[in-house]
Amino acid sequence: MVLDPIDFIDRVEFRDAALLSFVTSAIIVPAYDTVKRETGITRAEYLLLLCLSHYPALTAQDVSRLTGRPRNSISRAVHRMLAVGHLSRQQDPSDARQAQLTITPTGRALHEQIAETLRLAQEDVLSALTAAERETVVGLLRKVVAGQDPDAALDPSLDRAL
Amino acid sequence: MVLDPIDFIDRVEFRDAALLSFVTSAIIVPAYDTVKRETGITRAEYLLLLCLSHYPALTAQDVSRLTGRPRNSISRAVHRMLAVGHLSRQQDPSDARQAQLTITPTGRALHEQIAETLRLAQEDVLSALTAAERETVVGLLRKVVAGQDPDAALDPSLDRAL
DNA sequence: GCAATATTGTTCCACGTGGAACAATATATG
DNA sequence: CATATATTGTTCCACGTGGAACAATATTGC
Repeated sequence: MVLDPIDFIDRVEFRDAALLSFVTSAIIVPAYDTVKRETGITRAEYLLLLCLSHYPALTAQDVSRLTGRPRNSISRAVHRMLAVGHLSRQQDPSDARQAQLTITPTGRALHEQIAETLRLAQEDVLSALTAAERETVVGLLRKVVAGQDPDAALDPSLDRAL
Repeated sequence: MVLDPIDFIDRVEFRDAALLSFVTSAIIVPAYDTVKRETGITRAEYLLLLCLSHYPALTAQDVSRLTGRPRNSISRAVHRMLAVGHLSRQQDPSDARQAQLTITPTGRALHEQIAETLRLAQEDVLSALTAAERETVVGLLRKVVAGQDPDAALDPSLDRAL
């Protein structure tokens, strides 16, 4: 009996989603495992660094909305990253509830290392396509993203896989 | 300041992976949340039913290899699904270590319900594409899958997202 | 200005997960 | 035939996760 996951995907009732999922996982899962092994960083922590390295300052709530992760996960990540000096926090004088978070140089360096791991994994998997083919896929994926219900689009966000 | 997850994806260092991940999550995450809420079924349990509804009989080890999930997760899922009568188990007379697992009619019905939820979510998200565009994407994704290192291909398998 | 409501960040808890060690059985090696 | 090694399935445990309730602060409506 054949027991090949790839053959199996072809028989699944929602084959297109399974294909998308397979390719995504082929990039993300090994890369993330590498990151976790090499740096001990958690998914939530890495999403936090990712966000902060692309914005000058954010509140924990901002990061939660941007990543689609619950606030308590972000809260934990903030405390751990603060403890190891990868980010700094300063109270917002105009609103005592919230604090502005900023990434430090060591945090940025860590983010760059992680991003490089992800980028390499991406190139490794997508190298099966020509440049033109890859552009086609990206263009169509963009179209899918643009076609989502704006309200719903905020929900999946960067959740889970990224 | 703009705080749109979709804009953010465009600025990420590994944008193509982020796009893939976003689209995959847009299908999988809400659908899976629905399944969990409506049926109380776990991801591992659902993967188990999925496998067993496509093969006449499998061992727990087979399911583990097919889904990429560790054996203990499958073991738990088997016990729960046995308890609720969604599958049956019979010892293999030629090998006392393993047992053949078979899905029952109620298990199959549950699988069909779950598959329908996934299929609807897939159509909902991918309806942004024309039939021709969708075929293009599927063809290119297939090419990516085919281009993977056969050894590595077994590893990501259906892990995490599906 | 005051009460009702919303928002931010935190703590608590229950759950699913996967690594590691394990017992039972099968296979390989001499 | 005997011993070493591999495989199957299970139990145990430590970890990351996210929902819910919460205190502190801000905003809204009257």
